[in-house]
Amino acid sequence: MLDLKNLRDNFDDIKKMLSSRGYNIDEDSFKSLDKKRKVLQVTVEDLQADRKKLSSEFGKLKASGESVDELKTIIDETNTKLDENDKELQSILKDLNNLLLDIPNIPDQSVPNGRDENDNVVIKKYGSITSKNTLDHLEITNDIDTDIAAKIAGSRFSVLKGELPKLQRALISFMIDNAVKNGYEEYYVPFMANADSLIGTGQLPKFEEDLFKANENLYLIPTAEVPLTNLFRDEFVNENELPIKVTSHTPCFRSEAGSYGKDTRGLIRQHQFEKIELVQLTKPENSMTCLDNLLSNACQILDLLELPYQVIELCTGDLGFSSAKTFDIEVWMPSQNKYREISSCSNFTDFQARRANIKYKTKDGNHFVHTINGSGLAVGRCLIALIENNYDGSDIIKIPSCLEKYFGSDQIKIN
RNA sequence: GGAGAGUUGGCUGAGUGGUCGAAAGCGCCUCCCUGCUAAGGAGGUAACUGGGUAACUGGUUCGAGGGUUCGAAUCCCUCACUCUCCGCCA
Repeated sequence: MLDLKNLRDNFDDIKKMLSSRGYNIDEDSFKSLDKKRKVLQVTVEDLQADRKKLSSEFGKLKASGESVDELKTIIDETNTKLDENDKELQSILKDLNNLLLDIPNIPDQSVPNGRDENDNVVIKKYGSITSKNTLDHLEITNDIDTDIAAKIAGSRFSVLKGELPKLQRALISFMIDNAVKNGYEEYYVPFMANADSLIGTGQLPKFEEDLFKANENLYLIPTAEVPLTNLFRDEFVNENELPIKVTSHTPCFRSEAGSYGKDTRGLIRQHQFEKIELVQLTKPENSMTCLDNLLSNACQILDLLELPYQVIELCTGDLGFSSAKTFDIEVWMPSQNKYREISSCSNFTDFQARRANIKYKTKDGNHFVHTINGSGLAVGRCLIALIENNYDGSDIIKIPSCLEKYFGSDQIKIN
């Protein structure tokens, strides 16, 4: 959520910055709503002040035993006027708030200008592509079974068998341990979240169709970003504890509405997948440095797994709703002969903190923290990258040395 | 599922329908004392938001939403959540 005051004061600048990411703010409706708001609010507050004074006079008169009839008439009139104006004000405030909840974050100055994903900028490529494999993960192993998962649940689910469940656990443990080494505190969190939490991190109200709804007020989490960030919702955090770094492994649930026909094969796009999430709360002045730090924490996983990848910076037009700046990490997928997203690391500046009301106190007042998060990493995609990049072409998948102590072997032999 | 208790500032916790945004304590800030630290003393310290160039000055908020009333933290109703006990259960 943007700062309303800031939007009012710097409307033209903000409008311009938002249009760089493809969002056109409705200038007429915003300005006319805010104008009405101002008039009504002043009226209502004046009437409230009147009522306060009159009521206390009423009390005094009554206490001294004098007649209150005349005063009561005046009060009744005031109250009637107040009711009328207040109703109108409330409805305008609601509209204004809905309009505000709908506006995406302002891109950081440093974000390259662009229209869509084609204008994203490759920052750096890491590792060398050595795999000559062209088979995809379903062709390499039979232990990823999407047919049987379809029987249990439907499309976009999978069952892992053989050595793969263990390999997935190994990846999870390895990633969490690595995050902890990098100073993140591990949490176990609910896999469902209420509407307030999802509004806090920006999934609601705009993107409800992307979520699985469990009941009236509970949704399955699409990422651990939701519970981890909402640990701090409506809290003041200690200034001297910043940056706060937290992590969690959770399954993630996404309805993938709107992606029909896209990535239908294999593990690449599932309704349910495992992910390790990294979240930082920082002071505003440090948030870009912290984003770099978080990005390097995520990259380190792929370095250690010895998988080739590239880091790209999203252009203004491809930024997510809540993000001011985003780097995607893309891992090499031999079967697709291209890089695919495996992590998205973003600085949300105060956008989420404002929605979730996460602040810290200093001598000169209260400030919203900045929030930064990213995957460290998406486990399902990591699993298939590992399988496809490390397949020797006949019957062996090599396990990188960093996983050996978790997996207990340096290879998987395919039956 | 049954029975009961509760939800008040950064935290703990008082609170009589008007003088309550709210006692007290903790914490925090400023100052005094002190060679330093600790202790002690004085004062200050809720959030959100409007108007105003400013000085300043309004309003809202005691879990949420309704209601009663001239006036609600306080009375009534509904809901959410938390806790305790009993039952059931991984």
